[in-house]
Amino acid sequence: MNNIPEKKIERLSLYRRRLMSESGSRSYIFSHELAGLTNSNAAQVRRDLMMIGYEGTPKKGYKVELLIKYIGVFLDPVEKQNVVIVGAGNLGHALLTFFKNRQPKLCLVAAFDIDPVKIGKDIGGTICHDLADLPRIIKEKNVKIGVISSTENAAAEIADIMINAGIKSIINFTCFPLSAPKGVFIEQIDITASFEKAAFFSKE
Amino acid sequence: MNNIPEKKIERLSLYRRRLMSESGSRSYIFSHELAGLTNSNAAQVRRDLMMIGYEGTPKKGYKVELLIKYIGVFLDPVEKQNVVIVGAGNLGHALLTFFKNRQPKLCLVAAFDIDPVKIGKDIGGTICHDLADLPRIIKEKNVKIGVISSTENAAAEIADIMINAGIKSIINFTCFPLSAPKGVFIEQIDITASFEKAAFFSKE
DNA sequence: GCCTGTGAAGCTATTCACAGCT
DNA sequence: AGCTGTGAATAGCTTCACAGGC
Repeated sequence: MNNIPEKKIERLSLYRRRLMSESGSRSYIFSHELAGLTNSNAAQVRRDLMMIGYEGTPKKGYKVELLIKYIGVFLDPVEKQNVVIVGAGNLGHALLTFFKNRQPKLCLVAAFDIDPVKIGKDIGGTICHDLADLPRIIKEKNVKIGVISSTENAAAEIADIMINAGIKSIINFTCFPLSAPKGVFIEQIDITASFEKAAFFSKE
Repeated sequence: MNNIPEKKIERLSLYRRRLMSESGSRSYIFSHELAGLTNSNAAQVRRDLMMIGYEGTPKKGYKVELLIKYIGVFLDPVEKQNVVIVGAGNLGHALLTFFKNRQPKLCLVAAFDIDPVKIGKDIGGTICHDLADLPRIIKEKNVKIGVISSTENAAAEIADIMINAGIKSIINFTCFPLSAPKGVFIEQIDITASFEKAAFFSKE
């Protein structure tokens, strides 16, 4: 993508969530403590925080509340981002409800499917639309993030539609490996590969 | 874990799935073609295949059917592996059905939850048991792979139970970062982090 | 000529280790 | 004394580039 590595972003996201759990019980935290909470190590934590420009104080460590804020300034979009999900099967349904509870800065505006039985219905609090309306709604609502939880063989076509309509980030739960032009971010979550990995490593 | 890198395993898993799609229409494939199908590059593909000990022939490339077999010998467990899922909420449900259709070498033997409403019910073709029975069933059925799709705060405890009962690989869909003793593999699928990454990179 | 297999180079990410601060 | 910030070292991964084979 660009020069900021994905892994650092993932870790920052995790740091913030652990910090939020801690924020009730303490006001300062050391790099080695945060490392302990996130299965990382102190040097890694310090490097990551260095990147976002927050400085701790030696001896006292990092101020929890302030660090959460700094991570937010770095990570979060300035205003709420709209999101669409394509594919309202079992996984899509799970994602729809997952979303409703937990993402303060992301707003799920529509789901899509090709199944006439689902179109028009409310699924986990979101209306399911006809896939044909995808480009129009992306443009109307200025959607920048798209989730694909359809069948594998539809993924490439859906991604094309999304990208042409202006989407900048795609989270693809399909095992079809999408490629994207510069400036579009693809997050591939390949559950099948994860299971095969688990099977492989369980052999010892 | 050990000296075989996870990324290579993921790619091999993907190669195999692409090869299986191709196997109807061609009998040989070049490294650059397989790379094209998997968003990789030719050198990477050749290196990965080198590791599993399959040799192609210059000019003709790799024999598709045979390569699929070799990847299978390398990746797959010798006999079917039993799997359990803990947490039968929306995501758990989606995983249960995902499973039933697609994993030939993995056999889902039981689901678990603490919700009395779910216990005893059939969810997507699998019986949901009381969490209290988890260690017994893991041992009885010699389960080596566990999936955690519970709430975040239960994850650590469930992982402990699993590991003590003999599970060797855990796929954790909770955003709580599990740590594991040597010899136990943890696959962390942090959907929240993925969404935060998508949001971050959609800013450009 | 056009492929594979692979040593070597290049690049990225992580960890070490220590100066400097409080 | 015990922390942070960070240059330097290390480790790990990817890509280059070319010898060797069909």
